[in-house]
Amino acid sequence: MNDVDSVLYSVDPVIFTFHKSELSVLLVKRQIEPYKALWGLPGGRVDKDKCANLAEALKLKLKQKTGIDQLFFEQLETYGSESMDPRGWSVTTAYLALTHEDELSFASLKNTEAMMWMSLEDVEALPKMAFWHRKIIRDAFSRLRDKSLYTDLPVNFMPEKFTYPALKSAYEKIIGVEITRQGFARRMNSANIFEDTGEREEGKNRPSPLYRKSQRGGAYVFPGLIKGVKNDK
Amino acid sequence: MNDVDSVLYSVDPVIFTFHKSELSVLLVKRQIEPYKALWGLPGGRVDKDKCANLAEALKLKLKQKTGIDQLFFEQLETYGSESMDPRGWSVTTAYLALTHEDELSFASLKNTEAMMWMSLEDVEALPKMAFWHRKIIRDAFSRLRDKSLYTDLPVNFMPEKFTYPALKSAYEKIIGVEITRQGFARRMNSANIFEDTGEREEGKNRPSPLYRKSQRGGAYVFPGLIKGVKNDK
DNA sequence: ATAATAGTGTCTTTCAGACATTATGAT
DNA sequence: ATCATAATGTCTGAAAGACACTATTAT
Repeated sequence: MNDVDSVLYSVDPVIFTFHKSELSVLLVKRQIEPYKALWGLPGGRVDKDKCANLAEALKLKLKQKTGIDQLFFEQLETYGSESMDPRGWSVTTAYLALTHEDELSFASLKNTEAMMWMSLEDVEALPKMAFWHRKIIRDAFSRLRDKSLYTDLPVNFMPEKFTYPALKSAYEKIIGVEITRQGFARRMNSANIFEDTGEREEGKNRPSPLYRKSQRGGAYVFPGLIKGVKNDK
Repeated sequence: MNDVDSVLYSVDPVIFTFHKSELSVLLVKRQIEPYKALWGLPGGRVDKDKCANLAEALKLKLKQKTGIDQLFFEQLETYGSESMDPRGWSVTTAYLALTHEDELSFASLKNTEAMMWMSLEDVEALPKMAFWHRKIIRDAFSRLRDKSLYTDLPVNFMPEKFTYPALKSAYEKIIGVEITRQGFARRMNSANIFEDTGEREEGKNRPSPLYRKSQRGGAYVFPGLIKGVKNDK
């Protein structure tokens, strides 16, 4: 391989979840230079011997860092620059990944890196992050917010069975506006992408039905955007 | 630089234009191995000495291949695999670029590679293409079609001054359905992104006004999708 | 005058927001 | 019985499709 034709390359997943009701990102504290001791994304080099393609490389990375083999992800954007990494011209492909916190147990981790869920608010408050990871996280959040206005992307934050109020709350926290309960239910029902499990949630008052995403696979695109913004009294 | 940490890397623009009224892609016939003598995208390695980042690398590539320095582009997707390039694990970042054919003159090209505009139909008819370029072109077209349903992306195919019928025709060829003349004009007018130059096109019958995109910069997102499909009688 | 195409206005449909009313389950 | 929340149905508004009718220019 020729130096002229190659670049330092890595993949960087931005893994979002709701941790303590706050939209949060999985970060690791770097143990080595460059950017040692700073927080960054749980990415890294592609293990070319074990991975036949980029998607496999990302899956391996997710498995290594979180212990889960199945979690939703999609490619976000590729960043490349001579200044991003002090070791030279480098390129990184960022991915947006979503999971329910329960699916991930830190106990299953085999490495010893310091890891944590950090809320987006706390990420913004960090004085410095590794590489371009702050920008990448912002871009990932923008993508998540934009696509949540017209797709069912936020169901990927839910466990297998979930209630409409739980999903609605995820939508609201992502897009930053409130949705009426009735309008939300109508939007979801008319999409025909969920099935009622027949079960009900536990707790007080009238319980919500537990739904499940019926057809595995593709993202659903709603006919219109979520526009509105008013609170249900 | 360590071989373990780096990969073969390139950028590949998919440059669309309307050539002889057909949506077409700029292709070059490869002069060297691998895939010698096959048609492929006009991409290549990043010149790390001349480019500080990926966008610059892409601009340089576009300038070298087409002779234009300003043309619209956006990042499409990054592809990586051990099998894409016989020389080893490689990664390429594809870009979607749009231009009006007039802006590009083959005469301005300094290199000697065989180049041509090939219609998408002819691309599909090719028995074989270099690398994963056929898949990349298909993905680029999908992105173009999808985004044309809710953005003003197709104005990037227009020269500076253009008529609504010309723009409408571009939309129709991209999305594959017809739009009513009146609905199209209403959609464009209500977006408030074009200004009437006061000039009229030349030709027969009642001439159309020539419009110009008023604010340079961002892509416009329409409030709703183009859905419908019926011909104006 | 005629043909071709541009511009205007109205009706319908779809879908989201608002909101009132009814239903259900925990206490 | 009361309260909280879920379900249902109606009204409004925005925006796209359909289409009739008028306006303008070349021939």
